Amino acid sequence: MVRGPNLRDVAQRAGVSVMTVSRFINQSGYVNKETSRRIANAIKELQYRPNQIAKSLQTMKTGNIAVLLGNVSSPMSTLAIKGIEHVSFQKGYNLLVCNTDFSEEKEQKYLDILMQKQIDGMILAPCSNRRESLQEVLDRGIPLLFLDRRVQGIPADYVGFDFENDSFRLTSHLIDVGCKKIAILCREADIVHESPQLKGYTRALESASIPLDEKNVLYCHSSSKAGYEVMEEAMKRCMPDAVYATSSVLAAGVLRFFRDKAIRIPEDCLVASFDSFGEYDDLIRPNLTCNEVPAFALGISGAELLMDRISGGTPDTEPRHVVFPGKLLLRESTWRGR
Amino acid sequence: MVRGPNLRDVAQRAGVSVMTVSRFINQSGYVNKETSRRIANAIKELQYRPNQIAKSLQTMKTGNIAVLLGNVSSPMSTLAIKGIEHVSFQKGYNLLVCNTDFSEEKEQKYLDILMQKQIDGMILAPCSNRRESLQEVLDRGIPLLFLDRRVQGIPADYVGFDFENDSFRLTSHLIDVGCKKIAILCREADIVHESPQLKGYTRALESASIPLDEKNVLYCHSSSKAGYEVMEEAMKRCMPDAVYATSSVLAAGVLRFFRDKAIRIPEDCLVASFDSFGEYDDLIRPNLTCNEVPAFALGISGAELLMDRISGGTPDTEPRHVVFPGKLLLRESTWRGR
DNA sequence: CTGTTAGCGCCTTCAG
DNA sequence: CTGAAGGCGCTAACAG
Repeated sequence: MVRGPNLRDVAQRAGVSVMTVSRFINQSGYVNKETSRRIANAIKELQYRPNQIAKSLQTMKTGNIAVLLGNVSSPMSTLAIKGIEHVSFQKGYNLLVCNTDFSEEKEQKYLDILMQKQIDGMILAPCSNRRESLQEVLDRGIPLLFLDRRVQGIPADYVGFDFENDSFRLTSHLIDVGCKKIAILCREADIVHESPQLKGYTRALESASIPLDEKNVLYCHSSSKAGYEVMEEAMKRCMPDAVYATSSVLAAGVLRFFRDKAIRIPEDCLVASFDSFGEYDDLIRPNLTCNEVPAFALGISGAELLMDRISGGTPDTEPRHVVFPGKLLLRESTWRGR
Repeated sequence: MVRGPNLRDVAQRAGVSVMTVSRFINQSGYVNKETSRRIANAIKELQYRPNQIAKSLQTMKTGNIAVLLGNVSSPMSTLAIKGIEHVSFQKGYNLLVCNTDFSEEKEQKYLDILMQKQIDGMILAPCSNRRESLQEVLDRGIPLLFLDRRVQGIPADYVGFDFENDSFRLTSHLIDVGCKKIAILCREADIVHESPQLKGYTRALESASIPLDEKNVLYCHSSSKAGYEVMEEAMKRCMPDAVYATSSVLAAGVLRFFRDKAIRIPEDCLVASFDSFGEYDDLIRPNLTCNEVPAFALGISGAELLMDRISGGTPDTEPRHVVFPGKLLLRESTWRGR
């Protein structure tokens, strides 16, 4: 709103030219000791602050990076964001946090706006397969990093969990303890990415020669409420041995539904979740068998990869993929022992 | 990085002047139907996108608002952020999310950077009492809204919970069920704000003619780990009847400590938390007696107040304060019945 | 309805 | 070591 002092004001006050002040501030080029002192004074007296907007117009760098996630308040997202923020702040970047709601439309809208705002880098958990907008990001030379999911055909760095293998392991565990009818609860949003968790699940069934029953593959919007409702619907038809939720948000819905219907875990039905509930996971009952995945580390690592690209540390090399395997936690929700 | 087409390119291609294109895009002023068509074509062919930076330099508006919180991954923060994002997106604003770590230094650093970046508004949960930087925010005409906490002497809007009253009610409940030695666990960060929760606690003790024992007032950094450690330390001295954590983050530490030491809740000691664990609160065991506070609504409301200020809806009126009372949930962690 | 002029605040380039 | 000129992409304020 209000105009602050600018370089010219400082220059006048210090009795030098604008350029000298600019050099002083950015430490580019030599400035006489005495002149420096006068400039420093003028800056302090006027409470001068450089105008980052004007600087950005010139340099084409904003010092902002964007993070687009499906649900910024999910247990995993919040930890990832915190990791990303940690690295960004340290490197002098600010974070534009965007919640796509797993909506392709909202994602596109955000991409559009962000292109206009000239971000220096982007971390994206895509919820669509459209390549156009992303290609434009790359064309503009904006470093892009996929987190959690990726879009085929877009050469960009990637950090994620070991979805398929961890899912295979988890499903195998359910099979090992005697389950035959294992319902898997997937996000609709993952359909476009051919859910790697579903692949791991399928592979595990195959390994155990259990035929895949399409009726056990459930899809719903990524919310606890939707998980609840789709379980309600599915349970009307038949009761599975076990329910495997591909995310803790969905697992919450399952737990609530079971609680409301007095379905006992694990006596009546086992429950497992692909990932944990994050920071408060250990306090939740029943304790879910799940993969403990390092979401904070994922954020850190992702941000570091991105920073590296931004600073031109590794220009034009092949996209790098970093996968964080989870740790399988076997807990009461799948204990068959009585 | 890469320069895209600009207004001049579009203008040339459409055979008109730069200003006409500008008018067309911003829908300011009249543009001939036929001319409009040609411009629209040119824009499409060139894949033109307005440069928000340049626009900002001119208009002094960036379309960005900043949110500074102590811990962006706390259950309450994530919900508030989601609410804020919801409103901001709708109104065409982007969100710069800043995690201050409850550090005055980091907060100051962020304020400094944000001043240079020219945000259109700021939502702040302050963790210091320094007025200088905030006065500068106001002086620059940047709408400021305090969330959760506020700084004395800075006239700005505020949204928060009903800390003192809800705290009074919660403490009174603990007294009602027979507790005499009630330990209260506060954030160090709240010292500068004269923790309203502590005030409510003190008032409740007074009402019941229970003398305040300084040894029952515990302070620690706002993290679950710190809560754990300070409990460990305090318990060495004496065992209270009840522990009242002023935030769920601290309550988590208490729960973990009690679990590790096999201290039973509520048989050996009652536990209560000022606020809930947010989205997954109902799944946590033991279920904590706490205030259910509407964090999402807080975010919505805060963002709306801010938007209103930004758009000049209510210029220069008195600061507005909106307080959201919580709903007291009496749960197993304070049931004395056997 | 359209164009011209003059910046927004800063940095790059080239002369001193 | 310092300064002057020019422009980044856009828009406000006037002219036509």
